[in-house]
Amino acid sequence: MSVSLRDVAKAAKVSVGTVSNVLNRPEVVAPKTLARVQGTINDLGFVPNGFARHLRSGHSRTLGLIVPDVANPFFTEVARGVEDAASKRDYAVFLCNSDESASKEDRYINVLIEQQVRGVLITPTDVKSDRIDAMRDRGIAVALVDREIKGRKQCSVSVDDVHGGQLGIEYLTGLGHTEIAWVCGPESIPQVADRGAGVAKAAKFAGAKVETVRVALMNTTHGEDAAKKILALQTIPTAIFCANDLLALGVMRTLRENKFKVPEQISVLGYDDIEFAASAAVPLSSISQPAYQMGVTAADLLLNECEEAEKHEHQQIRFQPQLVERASTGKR
Amino acid sequence: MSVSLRDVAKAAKVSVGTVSNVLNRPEVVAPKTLARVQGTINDLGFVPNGFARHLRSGHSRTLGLIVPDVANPFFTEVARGVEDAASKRDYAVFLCNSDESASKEDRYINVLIEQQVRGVLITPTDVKSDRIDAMRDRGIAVALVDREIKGRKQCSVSVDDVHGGQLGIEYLTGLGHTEIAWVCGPESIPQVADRGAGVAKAAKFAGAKVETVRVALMNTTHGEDAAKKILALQTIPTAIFCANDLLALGVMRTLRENKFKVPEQISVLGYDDIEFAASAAVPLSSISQPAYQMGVTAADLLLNECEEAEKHEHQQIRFQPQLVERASTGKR
DNA sequence: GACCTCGATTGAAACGATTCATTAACAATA
DNA sequence: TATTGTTAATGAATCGTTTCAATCGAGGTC
Repeated sequence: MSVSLRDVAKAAKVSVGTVSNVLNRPEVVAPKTLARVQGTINDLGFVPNGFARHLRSGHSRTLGLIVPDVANPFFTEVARGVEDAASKRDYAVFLCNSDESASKEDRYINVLIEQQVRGVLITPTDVKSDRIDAMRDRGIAVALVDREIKGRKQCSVSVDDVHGGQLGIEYLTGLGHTEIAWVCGPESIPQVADRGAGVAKAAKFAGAKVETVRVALMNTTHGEDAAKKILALQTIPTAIFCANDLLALGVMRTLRENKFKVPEQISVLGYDDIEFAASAAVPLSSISQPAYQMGVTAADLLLNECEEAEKHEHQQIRFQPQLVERASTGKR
Repeated sequence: MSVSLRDVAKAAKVSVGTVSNVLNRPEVVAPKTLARVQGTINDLGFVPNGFARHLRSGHSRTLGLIVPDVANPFFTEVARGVEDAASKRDYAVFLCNSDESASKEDRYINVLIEQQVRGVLITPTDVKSDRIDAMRDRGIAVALVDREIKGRKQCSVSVDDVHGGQLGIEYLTGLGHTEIAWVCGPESIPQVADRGAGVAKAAKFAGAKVETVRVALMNTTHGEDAAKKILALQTIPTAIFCANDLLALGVMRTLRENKFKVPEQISVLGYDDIEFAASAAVPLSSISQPAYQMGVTAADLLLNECEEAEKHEHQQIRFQPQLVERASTGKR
């Protein structure tokens, strides 16, 4: 059915070794032979079988990227960065969606090991790193995206989430807000925990009262739920800080439905600064992270490790978040 | 370095054949042996090498999905559908972003052939189907998403784009608009061509004048450019119909910046009905397509073909688009 | 005890590439 | 002519699985 290297060899009247050389080290084969074999390859429409190819050599030219939510534009932006950087070095990227579930993450890690990817970029759903160690033990390079794990056993590209949380609260308290709701996902998500820590720290310092509203998933639908909970509170806060923009968009949707004016009655602050934040009903103020840049950087670090493992030194690169002020926040 | 099946066999004191059976046909091995071998597998943390595994059997349990734009929520929604359906049948999905470029599409097709994927779901960038034929010749099942090609050589899941275009114009002319701008990407994109055909047909029927504004890429940034072009027109239209929501969001952004009121001065209608359409500055009216459902359906068709190739019959499933009315459109 | 059955296990061949030690062919040099 | 060197091509071994014909061994039957 499929044309094999042996078929090409037979048709071109050379040995299999020579065909292999044509493919991988064209400089060692005589120009005339080279041309002839290449001709045959084209004629037969031969594409090498990646399985067999990398079975022997032990590794492929593919990377895995595991993100917690493909529907979140922040991560597609990261993915674009990864893909562009990988493309440039002739690697292909397996994009996997863990949906914030450890079991799905596990499944994909297994698939990636099976596919013998050269390296994996991952935003792990939790801090336990056995699975990550398992990959490294198998000789798969691993780099963390948007997350750092103590111990410097791998490269990582992250954003200072604690600082991001602080930044948000400092900004809101600076506007005079003292009753603030913090809408976030489960504490087990490291980003949530860190941003929450920053929130708590800054709130304590400024003497503001923060009510935490926790939802299971950080998407718009759950943002709507969170807003309903907030509106049912004894004292309704004057500002809502959300752990990502999707939550914030959901929150704003519900506020609007309930005729609450943003920012006149309630200020809303997001996190991530996704592209849609700017076109929202009320353009969303947000904490911005360099998503694309993070993707590029992470892919480059990972590929450096893949291609020169011995002299590679793990790096922990940390970006700083930035406040982007738009219309959804205002003075108390 | 990596644990092989042979290592497991040695440790469990059985033959390699038995270990293989434990993995693939557990029913033929004695319960006691089964348990012992499974124990050893866990202890050693053995994961089968996908390359070697599928080298022999000839095919993998992976699918490829090639979309023209991962940053477009419409396609991530399709991707979620594909992934969920594939997961359920224990397949993993390689998500590839062709960026609307034929050469990138080509590259990914080659990668997917090399990786020996079982099947490919693709929204092809143009109608020429040699590349698709090439995959089929190699025994890779192919199904088209959001696109149909004459000839019924493969399954496809599409939406009636001509009808969608008509629907939009009928709605706008029904509101009294007679000067309409049609903002779209290059004619080479089949969706654009079809929707455009529907637009032209309906406009002719209703006696409306349609000005086509073409941009290179269908994202928000290019939507902003389109709006600038429109505002520079001799007579500014009273309605703008965009070939997707990203364009529409960009258009609305620029209109707002130039103090044009939507819908009072200009109505804006989008296409795709992405989630963010509802939270936009002015909630966007749009032509809705069942993205998630399309993904699920396409994956199911493809997997049916993979798993029972002989008795498989190609199906062309076509969904109907629907108008979703929100705040961005109004009477002339 | 000899003969069958049948389920469980074995071990070698095969998949399609890469790798590398070996050989072949030819040219240059002594 | 004999020797050495250089470059090109060969083909068998190898990677880690699956597959399948062959073998083993425990019961059951006569």
